[in-house]
Amino acid sequence: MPELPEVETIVRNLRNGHPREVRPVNPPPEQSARKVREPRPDYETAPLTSTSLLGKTITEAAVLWHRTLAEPTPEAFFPRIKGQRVEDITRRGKYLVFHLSLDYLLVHLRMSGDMLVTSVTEPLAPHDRLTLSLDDELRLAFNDTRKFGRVWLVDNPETVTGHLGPEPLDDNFTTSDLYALLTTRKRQIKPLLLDQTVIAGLGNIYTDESLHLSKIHPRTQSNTITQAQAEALWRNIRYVLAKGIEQNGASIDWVYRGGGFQNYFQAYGRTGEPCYTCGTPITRILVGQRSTHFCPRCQPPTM
DNA sequence: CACGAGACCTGTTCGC
DNA sequence: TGCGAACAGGTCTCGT
Repeated sequence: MPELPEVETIVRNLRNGHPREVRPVNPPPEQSARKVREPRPDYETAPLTSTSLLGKTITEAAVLWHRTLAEPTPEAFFPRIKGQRVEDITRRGKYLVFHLSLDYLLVHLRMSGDMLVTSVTEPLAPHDRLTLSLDDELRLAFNDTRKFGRVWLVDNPETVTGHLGPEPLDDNFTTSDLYALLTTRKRQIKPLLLDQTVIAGLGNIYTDESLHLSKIHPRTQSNTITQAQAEALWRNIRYVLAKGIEQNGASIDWVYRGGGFQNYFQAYGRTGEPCYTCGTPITRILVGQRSTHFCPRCQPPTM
């Protein structure tokens, strides 16, 4: 679920101590706001705090669902993490990276994960899978309904993130880098963009939005992309990711409240609704087993 | 190498 | 209203 902008938002909140605010956003003109539901009851007992975790020391740890902890073993986890201080919190692709005194704690949220900061005096939320207690009675909980998420405690973060492709928002990620990534492979472009070893951070939403803005059909063979198309795609990938971050991510259903990017969707989730450019209904197809939304007129298949 | 199917999980929404 | 099917922001592994 969470893609690069959602992970970046969570990282910034944990690092800077700003709660994700649930506030109205200004929908772009002539675009209808998408529904955002009320918070789920279990979240109401788990209020977000505005406290930064930087400088806090870990005093307790609990693994509530054993498969959540990828490394090390649950028995080795607490003795090793106990007493380590949170020096920094960063992001690599869709991974959260906690820089501790001696080790790195990496978290991947997969489809339904979230990081909740509460007081240790609060009851656990229904889907808390791993919790850390820190100074000042703080609790950091990895909450993950579907149990797909994973946590690693390692001395070298590269052992977990080493397989990832470049960061699309990096200054040194250029349009010719993207062109090379596409043309040196012969794959459908959408699954290629979703492949984290090729480029890190894109998921289903931001891929559909990028391809739509770039007027590229999601099944286009990557090696047939022109230089001009690659340039447009490079610009639009960076645009939607930056816009997503600016909007604190996208909030759909009950996940990631506070985001506003759902109000800017042009393709994702708009099946049957008119394309903002040409009025043709947005179509949903399956590409690489993923739900894919596009405009059949603006994004024609390349023959 | 590229791609599809199935697995991993729980919860909500859809369609009859 | 009820109930099973379909679907969900991700990734991994296996077989062709």
